[in-house]
Amino acid sequence: MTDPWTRDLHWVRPGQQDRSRKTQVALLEAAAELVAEHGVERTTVAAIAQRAGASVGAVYHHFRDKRAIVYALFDRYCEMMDATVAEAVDPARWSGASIRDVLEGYLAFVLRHGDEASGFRRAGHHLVEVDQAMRERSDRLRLDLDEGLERLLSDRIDEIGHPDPAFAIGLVLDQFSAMIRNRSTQPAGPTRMEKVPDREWVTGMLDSATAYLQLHP
Amino acid sequence: MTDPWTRDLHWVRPGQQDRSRKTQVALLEAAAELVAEHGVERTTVAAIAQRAGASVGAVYHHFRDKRAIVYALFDRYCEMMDATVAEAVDPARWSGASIRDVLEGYLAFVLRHGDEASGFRRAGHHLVEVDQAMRERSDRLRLDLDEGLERLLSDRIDEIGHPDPAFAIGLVLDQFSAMIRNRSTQPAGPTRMEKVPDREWVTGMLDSATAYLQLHP
DNA sequence: ATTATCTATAGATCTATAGATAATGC
DNA sequence: ATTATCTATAGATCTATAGATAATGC
Repeated sequence: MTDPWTRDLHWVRPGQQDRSRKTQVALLEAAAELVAEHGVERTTVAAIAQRAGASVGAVYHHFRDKRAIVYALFDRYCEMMDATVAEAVDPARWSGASIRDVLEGYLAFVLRHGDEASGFRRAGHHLVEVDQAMRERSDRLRLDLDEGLERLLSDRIDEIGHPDPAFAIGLVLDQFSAMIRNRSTQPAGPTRMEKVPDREWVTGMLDSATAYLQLHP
Repeated sequence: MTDPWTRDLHWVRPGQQDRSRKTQVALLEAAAELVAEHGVERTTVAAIAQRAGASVGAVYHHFRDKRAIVYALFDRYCEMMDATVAEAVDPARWSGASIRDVLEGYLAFVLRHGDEASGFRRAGHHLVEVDQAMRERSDRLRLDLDEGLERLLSDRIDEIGHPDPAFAIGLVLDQFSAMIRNRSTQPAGPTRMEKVPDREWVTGMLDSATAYLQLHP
């Protein structure tokens, strides 16, 4: 029987005892917290073990190496988000809604999920620079959300008065992603809107999109 | 005579020979390149020395420690940007210009300086998380640009039809910063606009601002 | 009997220094 | 005579492993 470690470098040992599964969960949880706080490179294997109440040896029983831990974290994050995103952009969910409704729902969605995702994103950011497959998966996740959203808007193209609706939709969606990124997950520094409450910020964003797209009511 | 190293931990030894100054410039140049490529933590002192054609010992003759090198890089970047920003938002430069002109100039400015700054920004990003003083300096640089811009727009408030001009200006400037960040310095992933040429992207941004601010021509 | 964990440590990597050697400019 | 540089290495830190010990469930 081939050693599973040699088959897949990202392998995570499937536990065969309850004890094992509990330890693995604790290790991943500890790793997620530490990586969110300090980033991948400044998180040591010893620190992960300690926070999980385990030993360094236990870590290497469960994961091939340090990188495999981060892969596992990223995987977990992607799977969670895949499901959430698919549900959020389901057309059935939005029947009868206007473009403004859809955009408002989008903002509410990301403001809700942004905080819990920021730690994973930070882990992902490191990973994604190194590993091609991870970058592709990260991009795909983002694209799924964006394409779903684009489809919802394109289905409502007759609300749009802008002469080039496809271009205008693209610009607005990029504006939304960029603004969301700055507000919740990865702020780049102080912004003028940071003291404005969510409600007014959302209204401003929607007004801006409404004006540029020239939505008729 | 007090040892300068103990007075200021960020100290950079002032060279007294031509040879020394040349080495220091080469070291900083090498450090800037390596940090831009790999980030601070993955850049080793040995690699900096090698790329500069010097030895590890030479590095420590010029800088107290590794951190001091990064401080020096960041300092150099901030000083360069301070001067450039001050010139760019000088009201005299923009007399007779409309809001749309000012915003267009802003976009041209950052698109031009964004690329060369991205390496420093990356170095700064690491630093800024660790060091309070550096964070403040980084924030101040950004604020200087933003406040200068805000002043230019506020001076032209009569062009704005939006019922709350101050709020609208804030939102538009945040949108611009966020979009610029995604386009040039720190993209977060694929965007819809990335294949659109600069000219059309600029037009889109200006149209969006014009519509939201309700600028009268 | 098998699976999981722990302790102790080898090996790799990197920062920083000590001491010897070379270049500079008065 | 002073300043700058180099070589070699001590010391710190971290990853990963080896071998001993403990827990699990048939």
